[in-house]
Amino acid sequence: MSTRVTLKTISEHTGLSVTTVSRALTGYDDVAVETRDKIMEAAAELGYYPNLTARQLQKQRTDTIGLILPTSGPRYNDPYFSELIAGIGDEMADYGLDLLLSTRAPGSEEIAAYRHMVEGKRVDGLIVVRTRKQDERIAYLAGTALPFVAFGRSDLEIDFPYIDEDGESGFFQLTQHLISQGHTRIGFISAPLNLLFANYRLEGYQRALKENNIPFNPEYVIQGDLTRQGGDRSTRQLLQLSTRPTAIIAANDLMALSALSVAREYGLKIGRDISIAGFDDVPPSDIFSLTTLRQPIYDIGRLLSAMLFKLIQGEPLTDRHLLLKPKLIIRQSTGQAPQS
Amino acid sequence: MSTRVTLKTISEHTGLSVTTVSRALTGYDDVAVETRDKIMEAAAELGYYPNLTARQLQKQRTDTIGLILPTSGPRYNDPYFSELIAGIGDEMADYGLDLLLSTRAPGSEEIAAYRHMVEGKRVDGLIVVRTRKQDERIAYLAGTALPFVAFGRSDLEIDFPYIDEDGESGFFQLTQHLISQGHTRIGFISAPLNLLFANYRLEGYQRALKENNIPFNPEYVIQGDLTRQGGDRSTRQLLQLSTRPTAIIAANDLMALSALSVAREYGLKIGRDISIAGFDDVPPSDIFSLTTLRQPIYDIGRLLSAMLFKLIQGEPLTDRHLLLKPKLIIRQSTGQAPQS
DNA sequence: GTGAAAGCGCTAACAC
DNA sequence: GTGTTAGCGCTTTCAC
Repeated sequence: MSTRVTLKTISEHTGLSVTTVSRALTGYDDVAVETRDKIMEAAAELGYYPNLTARQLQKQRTDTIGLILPTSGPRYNDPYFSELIAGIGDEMADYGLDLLLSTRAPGSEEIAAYRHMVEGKRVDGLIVVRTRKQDERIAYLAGTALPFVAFGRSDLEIDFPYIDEDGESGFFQLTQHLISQGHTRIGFISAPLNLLFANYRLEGYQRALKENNIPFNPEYVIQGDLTRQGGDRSTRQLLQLSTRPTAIIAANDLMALSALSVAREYGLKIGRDISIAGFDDVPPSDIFSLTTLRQPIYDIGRLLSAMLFKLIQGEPLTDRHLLLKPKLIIRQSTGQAPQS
Repeated sequence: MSTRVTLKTISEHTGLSVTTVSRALTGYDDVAVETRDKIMEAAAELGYYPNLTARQLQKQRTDTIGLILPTSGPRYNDPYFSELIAGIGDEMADYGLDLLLSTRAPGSEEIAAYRHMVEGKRVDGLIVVRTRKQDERIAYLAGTALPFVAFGRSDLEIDFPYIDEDGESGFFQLTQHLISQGHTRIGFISAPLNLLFANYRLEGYQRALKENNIPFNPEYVIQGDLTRQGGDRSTRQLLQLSTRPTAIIAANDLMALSALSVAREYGLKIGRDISIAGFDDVPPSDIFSLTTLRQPIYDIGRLLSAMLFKLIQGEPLTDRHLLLKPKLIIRQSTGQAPQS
C-alpha cells in the first residue's frame, strides 16, 4: 500500500506528461476538460496526495509559520498559552497555514531554535511572544528578511509590527478603582521585570498612586514569577509586613488566585478584609470572583496571525502597532477598604 | 544580504564540488582535513545554514512530529493542553525533532488535517490525544504506515501503542474514599461519553457504589462538557434535586472548580456541607484545596514523545501500553458526610 | 492543450 | 579524497 503515489505514477497511468498532470491537479484552466477528468479520476483512484515537502522546495514557500514558546521549568502553569495557541492555530487553519511549534527556555538554545526555523527555511513567518528587555529575538529577526509579528512591544530602537495590551492603562485603571474604594496601602506582585509587560503594569500602578498623592512604598512591591508558587510566596511576604496592605494587585491571575488562597488562610475575608485583583481573566478566574483585567488572549492570537498572514502576502498593514485596552472586570474579590 | 547561501555558493567560493562540501559539512571522515577546514571556514564566513526542506525531500524524513489538538469552541479553557504541549515540546527538543501543531474541532476537517500531515509527508510520526469512541483518527492512522502513539485507549479492534491513565481505578479509589467518609449520595459530573476516558471514570465510580451496596441513582449522573460553564450548569442541576448529593465528583478539575464556586453560592461550606473532588490536579487546583486525582500531564507528554521517537527509530518498545495510576490527592474540599 | 527540460537544495551511489 | 551523475517530487518556463 505504501508504494508512493507521485505525479509520475499518475503520468504513467494516464500516459500524460507529469507537467500536464501537475497542471490539471493544480486547477490550471489551460488543460482540456477531458484530460483533466481523466487525470482527476486516476488521482482519486490511486489516492494521490501531493508531497508537500517537494512543493515547498520548489515554491520556496513553506506555508508554515513558527512559534517558539518561552518555557520556564518543568511546569507550564499558565492557561494563557493554551488560549494563545488555540487562537493562532484556528486562524492559521483558516489561511491553510501550518504551525511549527517549539518550546525553549530563554537563552542560547532559544536563539538556536529561531535560527533553525529561519535559516533552515522552515517557516514563512514567525510570531514572537512575551517580549523582554533588550529582546535578542527581536534583534535577531529584525536583521532577517523574514516577516514576524510580536505579542508585546520592545525597548529596542527597532520598528516592527506588534500587538500589545496597554498594561499601563489597565493597571492605572485598576489601581485607581481601588483607591476610589478607599485603599491607600496597595501591594503589588509584579512579574519578572525583564519581561517588558511587567514594567508597563508597574508603571500604571505607580502613576495611579502618584496622581492620588499616595506615597510609593517600595516594600509593597514584590517581584513574583507569574507562577502559583511565586504568588504564594509573595503574598505571604506582603501579609507579614507590620502595616499590611489592604489590597493586593498581581501581574497575572495565577498569582492573584494564589494570593486569594493565602489571604483566606490568614483568616482574611476576601473583598472585605482584603481586596485582591489580577490580570488576564483566564478561565478559572471568574469562578473565584476575581477582579481582573480582561485580555482577550484567544482573539489576540487570531489578530497576530492575521497580521502575519498579511505581511507574508506582502499586503500592507492597516495598523503596524495595536495597543489594546484591557477591560476592567470588577468582581467580588475587591471591595471597600476596611476601616483599619 | 538575502542572497541565498547554499552548498553551491560554498562550492564556488572554495573551488570544491558540491558533494565534497556536503560531506565536509555533514562531518564525514573521508574528507581531507585541510579541505574540511577550508570549507568550514567558508561556510562560517558566508553564514551557511542547510536548507531543511531540501534535506527532508532528499532524505525522505522530516524530523518532525505532528500533533492535532481537538479544540471545541472559541475558548480553550483547559490548562491541560498547555502542560501536555510543554512536555511534548521539551522532549522532542531533546531529540532534535520539531513539532507541527494544528488545532481542529472533531469532524471531517480534523481528519483532513491528519491526511494533510500524513499523506503530505509532513511528519515522521503523530501523537493522538483524547481518544474517543470508535475513534476515526486511530482507524485512519492504523491503515497507514506512519508511526503514532495515543494518549488514551480505544474501543476499536486495533492494537496500537498508547499511554493512558487508569481512570477507572482512580475514580474507584476516590469514590471509595468518599464512601468511607460516610457519603452515600454522590453526584457525578461526567465528561462527554464519546470521550473514552469519560467512560472509565464513570465505571470506577459505579463499581465503588456497587461494591458498597449503594444503589446507583441515574439522577446523580450528569453529563458535563469539561468546561467551566458545563460544570456550573451541572452543579446547579445536582443541587436542585430534592435530595441533593452530599458529595460531587467531577471528571476534571475545571468542572470541579466550578462546582466549588456554585456550592459556595448556595451557602454550602465546602468540605463540611458538601464534598467536591476532581481529576487532573491542574495548577490552580491546589490553590483551592481541591481533592483530586493527580495526572502528571507534563510527564505524560514526555513519555508519549519518547515512545514515538523509538517507534520512528525502529527500536522496539519495552511497553506498548502504559496504564498509569493516578494518585489520589486529598485536600480540604472533601470531608466527612454531614449528618441528616 | 501538451510535453520536454530545467531547477529548487540537498544527499548518495559510483567512478576515478 | 574528490568529482560526476542521478534523483527526491514538484512547478515553471518555453517550445510546439
